[in-house]
Parts: sequence; C-alpha cells; structure tokens
Amino acid sequence: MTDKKEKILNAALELFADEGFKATSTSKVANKAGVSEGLIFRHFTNKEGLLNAIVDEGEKRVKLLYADIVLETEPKEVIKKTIETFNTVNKEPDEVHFWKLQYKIKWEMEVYGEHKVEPLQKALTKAFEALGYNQPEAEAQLLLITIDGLATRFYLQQKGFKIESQLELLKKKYKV
Amino acid sequence: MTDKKEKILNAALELFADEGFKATSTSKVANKAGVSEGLIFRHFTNKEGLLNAIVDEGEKRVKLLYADIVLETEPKEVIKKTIETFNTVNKEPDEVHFWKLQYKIKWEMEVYGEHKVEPLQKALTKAFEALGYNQPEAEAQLLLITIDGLATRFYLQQKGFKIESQLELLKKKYKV
Amino acid sequence: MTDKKEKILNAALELFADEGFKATSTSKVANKAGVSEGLIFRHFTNKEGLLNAIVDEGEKRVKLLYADIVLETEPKEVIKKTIETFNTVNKEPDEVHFWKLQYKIKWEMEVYGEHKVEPLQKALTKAFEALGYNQPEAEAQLLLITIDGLATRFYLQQKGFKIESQLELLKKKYKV
Amino acid sequence: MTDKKEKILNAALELFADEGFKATSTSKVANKAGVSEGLIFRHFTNKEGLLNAIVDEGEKRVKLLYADIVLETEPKEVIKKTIETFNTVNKEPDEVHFWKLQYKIKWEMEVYGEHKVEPLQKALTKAFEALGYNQPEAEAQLLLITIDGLATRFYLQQKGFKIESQLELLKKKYKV
DNA sequence: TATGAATGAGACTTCATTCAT
DNA sequence: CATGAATGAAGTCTCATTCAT
Repeated sequence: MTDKKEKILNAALELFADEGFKATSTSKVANKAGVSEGLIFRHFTNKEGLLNAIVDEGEKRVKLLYADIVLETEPKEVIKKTIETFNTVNKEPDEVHFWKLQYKIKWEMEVYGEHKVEPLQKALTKAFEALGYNQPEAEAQLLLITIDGLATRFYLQQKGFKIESQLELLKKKYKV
Repeated sequence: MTDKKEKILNAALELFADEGFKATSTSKVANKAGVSEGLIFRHFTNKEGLLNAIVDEGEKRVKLLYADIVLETEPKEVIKKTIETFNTVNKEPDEVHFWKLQYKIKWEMEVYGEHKVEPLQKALTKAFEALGYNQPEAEAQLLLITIDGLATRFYLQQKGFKIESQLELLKKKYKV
Repeated sequence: MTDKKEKILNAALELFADEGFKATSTSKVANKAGVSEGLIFRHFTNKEGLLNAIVDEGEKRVKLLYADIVLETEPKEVIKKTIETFNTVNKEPDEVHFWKLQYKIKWEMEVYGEHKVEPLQKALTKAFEALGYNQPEAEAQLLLITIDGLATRFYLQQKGFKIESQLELLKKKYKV
Repeated sequence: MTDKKEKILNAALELFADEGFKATSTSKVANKAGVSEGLIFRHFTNKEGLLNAIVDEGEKRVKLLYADIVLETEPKEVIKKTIETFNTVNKEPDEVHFWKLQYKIKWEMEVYGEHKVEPLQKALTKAFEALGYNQPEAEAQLLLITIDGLATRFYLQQKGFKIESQLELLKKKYKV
C-alpha cells in the first residue's frame, strides 16, 4: 500500500464518519489527503469502492475483536468481556472514526452487518444457557442491542455521556 | 394547509426516511408529490425548510406520545407504559416512515433530540427511585437507550427480528 | 418546443456533424447554443438523448424525401428521381449538417439505418425488374450504394468534388 | 521493432477500428496489449503518434496493393484487377481491422487519403480512355467511389450483405 | 397559488500525459 | 526499455434554487 493510498483511506474514514458518505465529496477527500482527485479513482475505482475498502478493512478488526471473547469458556467471563470490550476498544482515539463510520453506514446504507456479530451472539447465548437464563437467545440479543444502543449514544454525543457508568450498571445487572 | 403542501410533506417524509435527506433530490420529492419543483420552495423556502417542517410536525407527535406516560403516578405503570408505548405506536404502518426518519436524522444530521425525551426520562427516574433502585437516573437512561436500540433494529428491518418478544423480556426483567 | 431547446438542437447538429459525437463536449454545445450546460440534460436527459433527438428528427425528413419517389409508377422516373433527389436535397445548405451527421453516425456508432432505405430499395428493384434487368435486386442495391458513395465524398471533401457531373454520368449509364 | 511495441500497435489497431480513435483510451490499449500505459508514450510520444504509426504502416500496404495494378498494361485487366483486388484483399481476416480503421478515420478525422488512390485513378482513367469511354476521368472516379461504397457496407458488417455478388455485377457492367 | 424553463455550482469520473524508479 | 503512481484538465451529469408567466 503506497503512502498516498493510505492517506486517502484515512481522510475518507474521517470525513465519511463525520459528515456521512453521501455528503462527503471526493474532492474534499482528495483535499484532506493532499492528493489529486483522480488518484482516488485510480486506486479505488469508485467513491463506493473507497467506502468498501474502508469497510473491508474494518471487518478484519471486528473479527479480531471478537476472537478473544469467542474462545472464552467461563460463562460469566464471556458476558463480562463482551461488555468491557466495547468499553475499552471503541474509545481508542484512533478508532473512534472507524466505529462511528460503522454506525453511520448502518443508517445511510441500511446495511446491518448482522453476520459480523453472529459468532459473538452464539457465544453469549451459550453463556446465558449455562447460567440458567430462561430465554438465553433472547437474552444474548438484548444484551448486544443494549450495548449497541450505548455505543450509538457514545458516538453521537460524546459530551456528557458517561458510557463507563452505564457499562458498570450493566455488569451489576448481569452479576459479572 | 393546502392539499399540495400536504402532498409534498408526505412525499418528502417517505423519501427522506427511505433514502436519506442528502440522497433525496427535491425533484424526486416534487415528482412523487405530483407537484412542480418550484412549489416546494414557495412553501418551504429551501430543502432544509422542508425537513424542518417534517421534524417540527414530529415533535408534536412525540409530546403527545409521552403526555400519557408522564402523567402516570404508579411507578410500575410508568415503566410498563414506556416499554409498551414503543411497541404499539412505532409500528403503526402510517407512522413507520416518520419514526424511521427520526432515527435517520439522528445519524445524518447528528442531531440527537435529547430534549424531547427529557420529561420521559425524569418520570422514569422518579419511578425507579420509588421502586428502590440504587441508581435511578442511570437506570432510566439505560432503559431508554435499550428501547432505542430495539427500535433501531426494528426500523432497519432485520428480517426475523421480533421486537415484541424483546419487549416482553424487558418487562419481565423490570417485573412490570 | 421552446426557443432554447431548438437552439441546443441546432448547435448540436452542427457540432456533431463537424467534429463527431464523441469529440463534441456538451459544454461546447451549450456554449454554441448560448445556453447553460444543465439545460441540455433537462431537455434531453443524456448526451445520447440529444443525439437521438436529432436522429429521430432526421428519420422524418428521410421518409418525406422518399415518399415522392416511392409513389412514382414510371420505372425510368423512379431511377431518375432517386439519383436527382440526392443531387438536390443533400445540398440544401441548411441540410448539409444534418446529412453529414447521418454519415458520420454510421461509422461512429456503427449503426447503418438499413430500414430507412428499404422502401426506396424495393421501389428501385421493381423498376429494374420492369426494365428487364437480369438481377434487379442487386442492381437496386448497387445503385443506392453508389449514390451513397458519392454522397460520402461530397460530405467529406466538398472542395473540388463535383457531384453533379457524377450524377449526370450515372443517369446516362441508366439511360434515364 | 520490439515485441511490446508491436503488441501496442496491434491492440491499438483493433481498438481504434472497433470503437474509434477518440473512444479508445490509451489505458484500454495498454491493457489489451498487456503493457504499461507509460510505454505507449515512450514509443509513440502521444496518442496521435500511435495513430500515425498505424496509418503510416498502412500507407505502405496500400502502395503494395496498387503496385500490381498500376503496372498492368491491358485496359480491361486494369479494371478487372481493381475490382478483384478489393474483393480478395479487404477480406483477409487479419486485415479487416486495418481496412476498417482506414474507413473510420476518414470520418472521424475527416482525412480522405486521396493521394493514396491517385496512381490507381490515373491508371483507371487511361484504361477507360483506351476502351473508348466518353468521360474516362469521371468513369474512373465513379468506379472507385462505387467500390468504396461497397467496402463501406462490407465493413459496417450488414448481415447478409454479399460483396462478392456485387463485385461480379460490376464486372459484368464493365465487361471485364 | 402553481408551473416549468433556466441556471450555476459542484458532483463523480475519465483520460492523456509525466515522472521517479 | 519498462513500470505504475500521480496529476490536472476536461467531461458528463445532478441538483438546489430562481424567476417569468
């Protein structure tokens, strides 16, 4: 990957995340990347190709993120790690743009990457089952949705919203 | 409100909700409304004015929706109604576009209409307090966020996502 | 048809004929027509739509041109008129661009409007048959191709090429 | 001539012939030739240089083609060979692209390489003179134009167009 | 009130060409 | 000789907005 290609990717990530895909012009991306507009198309074919490159790159990160949790055998640990992972990772300053983009895309493109979460959801279901919950599958889904909701808030209005205390409350509720 | 003005409003609501604000051209709106493009500007000044008209109209509906809950005095009833309101209202076929738009706007415009929920959040806080929860404020926020997350899933229309059973599970958890 | 729409059509006809379809930019057309570039697309959707509008308009003229010949009953007159029509009509100053474009398009788009000439070819075939030619169909085709070739020369290099004398020679050969 | 230079030439010939000069991008040529785009410019300076190289190369072939005819002394043979040459040569599968390109260029660049045909035209004029035709020069021109017209049809590939029978008919007309 | 022709800015994209390696 | 990254100008097209009627 050349230096300029990377610069395009980074500029696009930040702009797409902040202003949305449609609202970000390729010229704005080129400008921010310090690159000619044409280069975007030489490297990514399309504006959409640029988006895909970012999303694909993200897919990898998500898998990496879940890998650790999925391998966990202790039920309570699975739940705890699920909650904590989101607390720590999503806030890495470098990654905020990336995650914000993931959320933005859900709405702008109406693509909900369900398949990405599936392994995690299965691990959680097993954990709730082991812990004797009545509807383990529904519990797993509800927990993920709740965390998703928390992340949504976090990315939309960082000012004043303390995600940590909410995650602590969650942990108490699940006794993990 | 004239007949044509209303038609514009409805067409815009549907298109903004389905394709997003930026991605919807005024000509598409005019087309769908069966109206000349110029008329949009006579009635709403500009494209953003059209969006505002829709959002303002929605503000009223939201207040109406909460009015009932906020007046409730029985703590458990407050929680129960909060959960149920979302179950019933958001699914009225005619209103789906409206609510979907609300969610889309949150991301596209990064405007989170927190003030709209404030009265509801206060009522919930009081309810949790009355029921002896340790962190009533955080509890209220968490519940609203969870419901928000459920609604998000619902509007993104994941096939097979049964919001009712999730809401039932929620009610069990809160024993309401 | 509004004034400006007509101006676009005329400018495009002239430019397409002189420089070719691909080599003529829509901005050049707009410029020559004294019109904003966007108007081209409002009226014709596409650059290709603009071309089609011109070609369609031409289709009508071609039919009109043949109408007279096709109705002729005297065999020799059919042949004579076929030759003469091309001599007179194609040279009407206003029409030169139009006919040149027709020839250019044959090559640039590789569309040979065979169907347009069919009625004329049939009339010619009948005429050659009546006059006792051995291969009337082939004769008809050959005559049309020859005239086509003459027109080609005429439009490509007006300077010095005397189409009239060639057409006179043709008439002598067919004794009409 | 290096291997790669030749490959560029061949790719360009085919593409220019099929899609036209303007419509063929240098990148398409490079792609088809299996060569880097830059190499085109090292070898041919610019896109037009590439076209010229092809045309020049063709000039030689044309001269070669006519050489035989021009040297012929028997008048009827001159005419016969003129007609037959086009029948045989233009259809050599490998050469179709080359000849098609010649015709395309006539229209796209409005360059009619009259000088190329001059020696042939002179030879034909002399032949018609010897055979006692009234307007030998005009006859020579008309014959060439007719053959040109036939070739045009042939290269535009009208399905069902049998150039051979047309050329046979021509030969009968000239009694050769 | 309502239309629809018209505009100008800017969007995405293509492309011939240059240049460091 | 050969590559491929990079550029800048230009091309097609979209769109919010204006305005005469």
